[in-house]
Amino acid sequence: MKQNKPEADRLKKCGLKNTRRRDSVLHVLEESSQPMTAEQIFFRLKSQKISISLSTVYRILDVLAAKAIVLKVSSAESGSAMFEINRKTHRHYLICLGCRKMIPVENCPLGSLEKRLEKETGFSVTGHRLEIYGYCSECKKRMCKDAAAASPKRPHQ
Amino acid sequence: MKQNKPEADRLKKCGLKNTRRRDSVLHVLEESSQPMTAEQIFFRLKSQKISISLSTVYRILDVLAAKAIVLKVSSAESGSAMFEINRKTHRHYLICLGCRKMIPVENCPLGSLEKRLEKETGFSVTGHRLEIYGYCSECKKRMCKDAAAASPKRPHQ
DNA sequence: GTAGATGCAAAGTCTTTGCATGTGT
DNA sequence: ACACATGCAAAGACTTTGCATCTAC
Repeated sequence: MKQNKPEADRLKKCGLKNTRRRDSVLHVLEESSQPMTAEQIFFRLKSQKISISLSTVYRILDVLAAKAIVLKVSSAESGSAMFEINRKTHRHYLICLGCRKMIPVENCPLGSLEKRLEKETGFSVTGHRLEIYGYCSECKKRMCKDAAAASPKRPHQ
Repeated sequence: MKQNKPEADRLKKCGLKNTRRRDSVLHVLEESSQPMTAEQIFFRLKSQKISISLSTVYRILDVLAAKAIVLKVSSAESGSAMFEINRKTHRHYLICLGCRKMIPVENCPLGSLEKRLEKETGFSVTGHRLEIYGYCSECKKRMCKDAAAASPKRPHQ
């Protein structure tokens, strides 16, 4: 009897073939508490002895993003696109400029602002992106040692 | 007597040589009500009969960004980095998914959220990025004709 | 005159694509 | 069996870099 993994179900529900690669990519993203780049996913899979090519990772992420199973949440500071599983819950991140860690923030305070803007401008809001930059407590500790020698990229504002 | 253009002053104040290219890039950005890509700046200059190479545009933008005279405000949806003059006023944008227009929003409601998060997480906030996606009134009109045939890229959430 | 700015071409990084082969249904 | 998924290599888009030349100071 075939064991129905949740990844497989999720793929089938969206009319996507259930393949080992898709399954695995989805699994890696589900395990991750943070968004990942295509390359990170690729190496994670490699370390799990799952052979896959980087272009396939990109193609799978495309398909999954088209079905909104994953979200492209590219932090604009990082050179490359980042992907996370779509957990349905609306989520934002604290992004550490020291270690690039992305810490989820539960709260989203933007609903009322958006309503006001729609009235004022005639614009129809379909979504938003909010990223908060700074340094996590660990990196702050490290900075005492390293001094402020290394100058990290500065985000907007 | 040398006419001191504001661009020239701005460069000198930051210890940067006042060159025709830097001057012009800065001027283009000052004239623009919206962030621009390096390529857009390049072509704007071309149309003004100012010869410059694209790599120089990038290099100038790097220098200016390092001095925080311009800000890299790359919308994560667009493939390429966007730059705007640093007007000092904290600003966010409504980004139209139809025509990529970026409409400034005057209000920033994030100060109190940031303070709360710093307390809760030990994270030091240095800045943030907020982009609101949707369709401007013009594109909404156009959509009635085109129907929902073309499916634009979907932003986060 | 000198440090730094610029142009050009080449290289680099991230991502997409074409085509032949492999695989799920 | 067939449509579609995958690997590989090549191409593409955007950006950076090396080096020779030019320019602001």
